Amino acid sequence: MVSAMTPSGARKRATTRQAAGRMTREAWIEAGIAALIEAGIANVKIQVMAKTLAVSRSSFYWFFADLQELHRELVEYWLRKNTSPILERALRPAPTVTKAVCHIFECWVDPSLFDPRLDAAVRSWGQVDAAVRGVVDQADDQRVDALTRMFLRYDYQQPEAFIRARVLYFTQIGHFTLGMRDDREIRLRLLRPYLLSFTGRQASDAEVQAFETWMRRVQPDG
Amino acid sequence: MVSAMTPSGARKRATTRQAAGRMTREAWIEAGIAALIEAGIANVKIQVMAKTLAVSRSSFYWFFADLQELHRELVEYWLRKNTSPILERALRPAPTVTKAVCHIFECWVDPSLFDPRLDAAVRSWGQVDAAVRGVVDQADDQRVDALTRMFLRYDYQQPEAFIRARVLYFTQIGHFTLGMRDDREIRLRLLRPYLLSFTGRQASDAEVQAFETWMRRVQPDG
DNA sequence: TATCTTGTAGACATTTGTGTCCAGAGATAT
DNA sequence: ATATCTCTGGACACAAATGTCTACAAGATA
Repeated sequence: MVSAMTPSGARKRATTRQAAGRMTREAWIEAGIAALIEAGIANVKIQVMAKTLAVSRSSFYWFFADLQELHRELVEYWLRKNTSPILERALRPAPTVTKAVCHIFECWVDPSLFDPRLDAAVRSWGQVDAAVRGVVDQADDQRVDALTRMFLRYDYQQPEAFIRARVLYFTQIGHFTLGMRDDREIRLRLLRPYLLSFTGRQASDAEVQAFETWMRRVQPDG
Repeated sequence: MVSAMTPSGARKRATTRQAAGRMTREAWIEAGIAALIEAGIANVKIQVMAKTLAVSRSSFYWFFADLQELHRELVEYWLRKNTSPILERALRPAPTVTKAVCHIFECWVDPSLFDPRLDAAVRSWGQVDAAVRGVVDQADDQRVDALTRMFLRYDYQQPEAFIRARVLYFTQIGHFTLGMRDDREIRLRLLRPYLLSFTGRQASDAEVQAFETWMRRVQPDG
């Protein structure tokens, strides 16, 4: 599933471990996140994580009562990491809608603000597990709600603001679910028409320029 | 996972079986689809399907060499069922874009044309299995391509047509991935703003009326 | 140094799932 | 009626995963 590392290489990995190379609860959570992203919740298995971490399974049970306890941590992690940046940017003041939408776009471009693969993995999990599903739904409501309020600040009336929020948000979720990976240049070329579709208004050259500059700084490579 | 049926109830189920109550390849495929939708590919298991079908595991191996062979059939089924209705409707002639988009909407409303839960389940599978991922990507390209050509027939220029196709399609995928289940009345109320968002143009009253009538016929209950 | 805390390894029991083999039941054809 | 073709059940062997228990190693602390 992962790579074929030498044992020495495995020991050198940049995980969260204590001085003496012993495990921590956090290291197991990191391994869980990695497995969740790459292979789905059904393949987050103590046995295989133990193998890739080069440690015995028993270690796991020192930190967690059982798999479920790790699962709970994974959901927690996702909530902390992926929802707040969107809410924060939806509130940020801007002179025009197009500029405001650009602020939201930052989340989809900067991986440190939002991890699309993690989001997709948790969503898949939610399709199969009712409890997770509940948490995901709640987060989605929060996000769409924040975006609706954003549109309302720019002279859209109630139903249109809500629909535009949804279209903006769902498009992005669709994007990730479909695993789209356009490179930077394509995304920049598509910026204007996306802004037009989402807001129904033309973005100014200055706004487009500003976003382009920001994007080239955050993502220097293609 | 599924229901707690009596054995007699299980035998009476409306599955594809032969006269003497023996199994068929199709009955196993149906069971596989059901399991895929409800529990994800990782839980499409011969043992559990055998139990819910009230038949021995050995029966499975008469029809299939192994699990993989069933998996291939599941992907086939999905391709046959879910992609063609969209392509067909994208080609259908219409006097205006808004009307044309209404044709596409039919797929999202009529479950016999498109099964959103199946689509979502196959997508989740694709996140974990590279081969499936390839098939899904190809189908997505076909769908977006057909929609792009649709927009091009209504005076949109190349980049805008492509983006509008994407936004329309991704919004729907997002919708399903998020498991949205608005009822009929809400969807009708949202029809106009959706059409405006997707096309940038106002739909005529006649078009909206026509769609409403069609929807009330296809989906008489809420 | 002796002891306590923290964590690891390995053995064990159990469950769940896969795939193979073969005897034979039941329908169908001759 | 009997022979043949389809399909099923049950036994077997095996693999992968979970969770428990116990001895013990290695650092921190008294």
